[in-house]
Amino acid sequence: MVKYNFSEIESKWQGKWEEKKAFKVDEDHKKGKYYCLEMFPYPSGKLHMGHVRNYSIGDVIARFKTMNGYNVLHPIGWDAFGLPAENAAIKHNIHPDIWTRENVAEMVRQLKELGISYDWDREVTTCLPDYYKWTQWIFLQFYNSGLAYKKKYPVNWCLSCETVLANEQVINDQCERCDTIVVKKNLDQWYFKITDYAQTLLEDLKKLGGWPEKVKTMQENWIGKSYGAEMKFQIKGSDEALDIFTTRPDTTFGVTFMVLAPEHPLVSQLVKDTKYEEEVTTFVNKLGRMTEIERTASNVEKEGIFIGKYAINPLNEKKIPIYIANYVLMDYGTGAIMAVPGHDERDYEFAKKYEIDIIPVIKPEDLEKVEELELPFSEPGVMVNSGKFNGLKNTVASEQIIEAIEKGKLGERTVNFRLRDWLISRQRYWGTPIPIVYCKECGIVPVPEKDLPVELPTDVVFTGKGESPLTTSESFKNTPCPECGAMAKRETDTMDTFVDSSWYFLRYTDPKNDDKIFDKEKAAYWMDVDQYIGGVEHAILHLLYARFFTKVLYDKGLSPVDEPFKNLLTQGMVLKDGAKMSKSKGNVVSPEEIISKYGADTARLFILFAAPPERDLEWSDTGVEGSYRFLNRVWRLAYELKEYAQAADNTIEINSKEDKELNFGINNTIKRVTEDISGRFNFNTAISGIMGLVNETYKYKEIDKEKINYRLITKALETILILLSPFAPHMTEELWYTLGKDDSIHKQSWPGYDSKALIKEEVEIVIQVNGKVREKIMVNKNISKDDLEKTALNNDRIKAFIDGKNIFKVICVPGKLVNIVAK
RNA sequence: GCCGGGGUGGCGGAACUGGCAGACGCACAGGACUUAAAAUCCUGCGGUCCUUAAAGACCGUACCGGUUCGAUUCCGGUCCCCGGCACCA
Repeated sequence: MVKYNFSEIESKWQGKWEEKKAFKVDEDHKKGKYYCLEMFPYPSGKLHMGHVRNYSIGDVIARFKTMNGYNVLHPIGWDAFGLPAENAAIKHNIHPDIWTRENVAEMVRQLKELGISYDWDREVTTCLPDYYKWTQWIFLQFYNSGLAYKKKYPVNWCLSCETVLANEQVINDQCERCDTIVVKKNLDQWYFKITDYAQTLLEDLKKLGGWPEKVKTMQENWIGKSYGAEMKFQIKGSDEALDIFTTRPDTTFGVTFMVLAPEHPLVSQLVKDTKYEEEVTTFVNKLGRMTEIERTASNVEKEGIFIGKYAINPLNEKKIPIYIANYVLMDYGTGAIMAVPGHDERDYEFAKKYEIDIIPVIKPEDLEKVEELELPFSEPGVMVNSGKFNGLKNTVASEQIIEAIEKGKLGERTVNFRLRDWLISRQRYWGTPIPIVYCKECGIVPVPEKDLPVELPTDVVFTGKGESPLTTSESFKNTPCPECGAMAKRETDTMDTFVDSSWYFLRYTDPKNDDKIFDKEKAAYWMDVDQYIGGVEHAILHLLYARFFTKVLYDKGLSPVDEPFKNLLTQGMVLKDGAKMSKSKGNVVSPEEIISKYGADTARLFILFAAPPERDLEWSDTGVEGSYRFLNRVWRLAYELKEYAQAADNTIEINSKEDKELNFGINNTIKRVTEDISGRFNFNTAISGIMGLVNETYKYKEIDKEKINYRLITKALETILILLSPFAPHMTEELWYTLGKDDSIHKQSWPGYDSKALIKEEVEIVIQVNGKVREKIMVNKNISKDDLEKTALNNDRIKAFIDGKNIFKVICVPGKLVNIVAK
């Protein structure tokens, strides 16, 4: 017998697939299309186990769909801009471009070594001018319709990366990338107006039936919609009014103070030339020096001061003091609140500390004395202390109060979103240049489309300090104004790399187009992505931005769809010893090591077998060996049967009991594996099903030599190979040819099952007495209910259990069980 | 606090519509083959009890309760773990 020499077999078939471009696809309107996409990687240089898991999942789906007759688009590319390349430049004095290209080459090699079925002709690389030209082009479309704008605003600044970050990239006051503390800095930066799409992004989550609930909830929380009203509170002795946002208009009669965010623009104006000015300024400066967390974490004690002014409650004309305090954020709502200590925990805490009045305005319906109400009270109830609204349910009062203030032009019903605009400027070199020129005469001038791409210069100095390295390139920085021709300055910031990855799935549909971002017809054929696969860490960042881009491009008539990803699978992490694999923990298992020891087929098989895809996977060295053992078992089975292999068509005669059992096993396994892959992506149970059939086939082989039905056992073997082929593409291909076939196993149709083979003449029936299993019997599948009941009651063992008892009831479930209730 | 997911053998996990809990694999133990080892094959493998043995009894899916002939599955309550959001007005 030939030994299972995986490394020889794998490189042989990889070579042939590459040579033939086995996975290249074009639009084919005769076939149904299927777009299978894994999140493209950052070219860090080496694949890790998370990649192996991601691409193995995608590859099984792609190969399975192909065998089911779909025209499958399965592309790969490189999210190739980003900080590590620039850090390498600073540290090792290697140009980011060279560093990145070398890494890409290395990772391409590794992906090919895994045998993933990509259409390599569609590879896209975001750092190449033929790609980022179109990223810049999109920027211009955004700019022209007011969706890209510049503003000066306090932004998140990472002290280590020395660049600004989007809100989405700040986690607990730390940089998402390097965990360094993030501080606020007032800078003039470019933004994308994602808030214009807040409502649609929220609403359309409903369309995403194929997305995990968890991801949708995370996006929903992030967008953070709340319903309420904006109200004007006139400032006493001033023409100014305070705009506030509240979700509880019903509590307006309980307002006993107002609070402004310390950065609120009215603050300095209101205290100017008053005795409060000095104290207020000191307080504001103190808070300004703190990070957001230090200032606003919910466990930080509330702190504030009175600023010497009063506002008028529009509903009852009451005079109420105005404070500034740390717990009110400029970023949310209007940056000012009406404080209702009776019904809001935060306001209550503040009022207690500074001895401000507390007036309850809602009480539980069954509570007689308001004085006994425990404050703050935030449950529904009926109105008190609220003038003409007294006695109403608070929900009703809320509506009526909104109507009243709308009528009196004191405010209006409104909604508020937590989502902020997307800050895309980065003070870095290795990113897509922002195609903007600043002219003394003409102001902000977009680079004309015909001048794209604005290419990254090579004459830059990487110091890792201060401003964007692009400022060190004279050739880049100085350019004639596209409008007046006078010398002007280029924008030297580059775009957030999340911009690059927000549209790459569209480019795959037409990756080489030099004239257009992509051909609309081609995009219409392939989009949307039928299955998207990636880590849950992108639940908010990438997946929200990509949805946003798709919607903008859809509104501009460019994208054929308004949601990019129909179905989303978020794979779990690969763990070792209970923790995520990482260099610092020293628990990394490298794919290369596994591939050289056991081969790619084993690596793929194990990683899909060890856990369902969406769950975290605990790496197990002995588990890998188990998968390797299984492949060897299949290998030996094929070689043992090879010389007996006979035509395994549909005319096989099934006679003996053993034949029937094996035939049942074959068909049942086809059914199960098909359902496990297509319906639920439960590759682990699909593989265990195939293992079961292998075990059965081995058993069948051990029966009397004369009784073996060689055509049937050949069919069992072929079925095993075909079902296994998406998981272990190299070994199954090798064995397929070994059996004398003349066409690739990957071109075979996915087998159907014969439902007749799944009907058993005899079925096992469980007999229970009072719900406990007492006996199992074999009966004819067509046995009548009455006969089944009689058989059960006459069974000797059952008789012993019901002897001397009264039978109350007999439940008969045909084909399954009989339950006798006796006392 | 709000939202989402979860809790099943020594371990990874299975049980799809309320019907045999623990498929498949790992680990472990015993055996066969071998001078020996590796590889391979066979057997056992939730707990407690009982029996010379064959067999059998009881308990068991985080915990408490409910519905049901029957609950890992449905309902109510409790505890714990993971993830997201959070002084968001």
